[in-house]
Amino acid sequence: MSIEHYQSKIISFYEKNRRMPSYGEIAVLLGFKSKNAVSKVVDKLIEIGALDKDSQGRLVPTSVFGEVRMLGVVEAGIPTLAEEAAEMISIDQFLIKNRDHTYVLTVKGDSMIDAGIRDGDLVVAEHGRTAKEGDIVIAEVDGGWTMKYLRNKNGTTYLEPANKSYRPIFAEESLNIGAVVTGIIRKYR
Amino acid sequence: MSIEHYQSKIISFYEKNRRMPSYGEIAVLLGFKSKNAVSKVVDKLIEIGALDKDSQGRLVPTSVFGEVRMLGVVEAGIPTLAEEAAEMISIDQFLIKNRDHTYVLTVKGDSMIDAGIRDGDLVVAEHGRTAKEGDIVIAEVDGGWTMKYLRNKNGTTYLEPANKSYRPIFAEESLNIGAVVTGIIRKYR
DNA sequence: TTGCTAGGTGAACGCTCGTTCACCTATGAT
DNA sequence: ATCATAGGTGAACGAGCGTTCACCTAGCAA
Repeated sequence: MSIEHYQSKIISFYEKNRRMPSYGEIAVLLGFKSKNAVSKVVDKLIEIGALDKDSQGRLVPTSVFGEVRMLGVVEAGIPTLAEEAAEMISIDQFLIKNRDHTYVLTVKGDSMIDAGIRDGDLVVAEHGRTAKEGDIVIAEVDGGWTMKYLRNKNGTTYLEPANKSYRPIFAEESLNIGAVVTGIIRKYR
Repeated sequence: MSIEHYQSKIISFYEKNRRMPSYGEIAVLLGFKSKNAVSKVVDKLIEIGALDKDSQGRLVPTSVFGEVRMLGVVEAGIPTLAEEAAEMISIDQFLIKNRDHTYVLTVKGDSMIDAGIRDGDLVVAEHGRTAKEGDIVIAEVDGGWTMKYLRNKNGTTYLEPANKSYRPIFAEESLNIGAVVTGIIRKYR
């Protein structure tokens, strides 16, 4: 079995169990009968940078699952294998500040299309944050939920779609801000 | 110090070090001098579901960092604390299939604005995947990199912007597909 | 054919782990 | 005034950890 295969088995364990396997567990994982074999394999994996040990000498994955190479700008294109020195980011950490108050919702309809938010997109929304004029908010207006721009003109608060074929919404009875949209996620295919 | 505070200190350690702290490390973290105190606190945290132990009796976080409540549709609004039974998703796992071949790039310009991709957005692009007609691709055309729709008409492959003020691009010399765009990420504020 | 090496076994080692004793306070209820 | 209890200390424990022995073996080079 190749050494890359070894790494992916160990990382799979980490992703599944949220911790690194012990040497004994690695032995089972890779089909060894001795921890010494594991020790040698792990040393080699560390040498090639496929795994790490932290300052306490404990095994940790090189990068968090989900971290991705972050490159500059589209114009720069895709780097070759030779010149990879890109910064790594975690999309989760990038988008989510306060996990306990953050929700993901699916967008329905085209009322925010001019803001670049399309039917089927996911919106990341943070609950319990103060909404400012111009924020995209998820709000309850007269009993129904919707996502729109929050506007304020002459002391009147109302909701404005990002689509010329829709009209601004003025609440007749109630307007409650449920959450402020902090991010958009779209997946192709 | 409150028990929630204890949890967040432990989870912070996990996020930073990619592993759970040992009881000794937790003692330092929380300012205890005895591991017994840690043992009691951890038991309580497990009881309230703030932490977990796996089948081997090892400490693991309840949910992976970055997982977020996934709700139905914008129309449904934000759930109250009482009726929370939402599915959890990891944005990373949702967007990224093959981490080794995935890159994140920053979008410059407005040439894809009608596809809902705006200046400053991040695009998730997968390298080494076969591009189909209609895919959004990052391509090198006559020496410069750009992101456009991949089109094919009468056997001629060309790039088409999603903005009426731009013209389709036909390669004079070379057209190399660098990566296929698999997702979009936008962050507000 | 011989000897070296990479890659494995199995046992033993000390160390650190999480657990569990007995015990020590403050604090608040009775 | 007293007592129970929540929440801490400090020491001791066995278990399992990662490491490191000596040793085995197949494959390749000389």
